[in-house]
Amino acid sequence: MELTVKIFKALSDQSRLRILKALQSKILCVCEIREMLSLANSTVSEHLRILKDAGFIIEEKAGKWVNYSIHPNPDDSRIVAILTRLDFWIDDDKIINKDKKLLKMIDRSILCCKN
Amino acid sequence: MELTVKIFKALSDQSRLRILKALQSKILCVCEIREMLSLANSTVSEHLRILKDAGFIIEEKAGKWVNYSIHPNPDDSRIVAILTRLDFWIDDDKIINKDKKLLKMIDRSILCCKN
DNA sequence: TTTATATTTCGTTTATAAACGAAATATAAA
DNA sequence: TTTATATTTCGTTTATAAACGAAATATAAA
Repeated sequence: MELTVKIFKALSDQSRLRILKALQSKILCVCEIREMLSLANSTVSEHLRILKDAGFIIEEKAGKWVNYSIHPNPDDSRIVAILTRLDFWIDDDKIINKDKKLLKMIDRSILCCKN
Repeated sequence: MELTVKIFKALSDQSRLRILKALQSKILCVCEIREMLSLANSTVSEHLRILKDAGFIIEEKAGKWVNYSIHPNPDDSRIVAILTRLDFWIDDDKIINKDKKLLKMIDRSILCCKN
């Protein structure tokens, strides 16, 4: 029951739904997600932690970046059910479409890194 | 997107999940649900309002009682998906089983009404 | 019409979640 | 080893949700 509540709580925030939909298209680092959501870094980090703790996403260190992506093989069958039909559960509204356009434009190496 | 958040928010509280599971077995009035949850009447009323507003349940006046039940024909396909597979989405843990036992024992005409 | 009971609404308190900036941490590059 | 950048952690403030009791509302019974 606790896990069930945790799963639904993770989904009951607009920013976190936007993150899931964004990760559906591609792997993203924190600064790309921050750019998309226009939130403080620490807030984005917290949202990612909640999605990770619930079992929706995974993180991978990649140099000084941390890449986040949809969990390829979630433990919980309800999470599998949601992630495999993400377009059914979270529809593409104005905000989601705007996010998708933005993500196509931004370049991580320009946005985050000055090398 | 707002509706999506609303649907998941409705599901992200233990008391409300218990109500849904209880209504799966039978129609209940507010005082029966209050007895099950051991919460104040006004709190139960609020939980029921949230579930109703999201589209999960309906209410029907029946004399001085108000009967609540699972929505027989929900507008949103995601709510249909959850309600038709409620045992998949919300598993029967200790609390749920205890609720089920309690609900079999209590009698509305003794519990609520002194006629 | 009056009374009793079930429920909701309202105002308020308490608990939880979202958001932030500053400091800490980790890693790559210099 | 030092410096720069990306990210997380921590402490704190702000916003939202949960919970309550008292009062209001609705209906059946007297």
